[in-house]
Amino acid sequence: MGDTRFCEKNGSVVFEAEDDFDLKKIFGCGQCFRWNEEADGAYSGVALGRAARIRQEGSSVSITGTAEDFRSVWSGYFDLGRSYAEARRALCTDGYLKAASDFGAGIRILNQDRWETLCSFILSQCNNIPRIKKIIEALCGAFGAETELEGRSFCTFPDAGTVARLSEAELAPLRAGYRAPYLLAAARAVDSGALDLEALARGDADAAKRALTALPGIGGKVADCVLLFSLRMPRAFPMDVWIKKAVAEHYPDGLDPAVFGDNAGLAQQYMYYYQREGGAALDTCAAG
DNA sequence: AAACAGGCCTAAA
DNA sequence: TTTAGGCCTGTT
Repeated sequence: MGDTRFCEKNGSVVFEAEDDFDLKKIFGCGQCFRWNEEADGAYSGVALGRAARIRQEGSSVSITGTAEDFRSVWSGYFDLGRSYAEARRALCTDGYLKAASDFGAGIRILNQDRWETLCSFILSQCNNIPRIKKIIEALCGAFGAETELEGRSFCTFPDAGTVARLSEAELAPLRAGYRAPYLLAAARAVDSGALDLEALARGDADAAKRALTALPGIGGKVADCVLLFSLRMPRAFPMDVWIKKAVAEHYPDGLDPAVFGDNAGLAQQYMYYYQREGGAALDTCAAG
């Protein structure tokens, strides 16, 4: 899908997804927090500074915005230049991974705003998804910029400079708990230039991970999420509790993500999604 | 009511 | 190098 063809009409861009593309899975596999499903099945949210509404019907996808928005923003955001179907085939290295990647077919790894991703995963630690989303929305609502789409109001994610100049007292209403000082420290590091996320994206993964974990409240898992979801480092393999569970169940002798090469991060997404959603689906089948 | 939630930090072996 | 306990807060 490197040169995805599309057409623009009525303020939206419509394209045919020839490669893996399933909005429900893309937004539901835990990599992002600001897209919400609406009553009609479309998703609305804010990413990379702009609000959008996205709808998928079969392989047809429409995104609000101009052709220029699509080319310069959404195409990269949805990683349309990479063939996920091909990556998925390469990941059929064992029965478990084949099942997980079949189940997760349609997932794509988003290329998200680096600063937003850093904040989001700082806030994610030892927390559940509804609450993570709530805190992020509160942060955006209080300190982001208001923007409008189809008559509705949305808020962008506040930039690092804005957050850097906040006090802990101003952050208190977010109820982020012990994560708040971590957020401030990250904001101040980015704002001062001590942490240059753009530069990290141009360097190697080990250096990026070292720089990130040097900050307070950022350990290996959060750093790997930043690498994978915003620095375009596809070999990053965030080890969270779900993945640890999956590894314990299916790889009793351990698992070295390096065997997956550039598909490691994607393998992690399939495993995560399968571990969280696959069991429930099977239970439902068994019960019904 | 007590435990737990997509970790991280510190102290102690 | 690995392990245990504490941490803000909200939910079950």
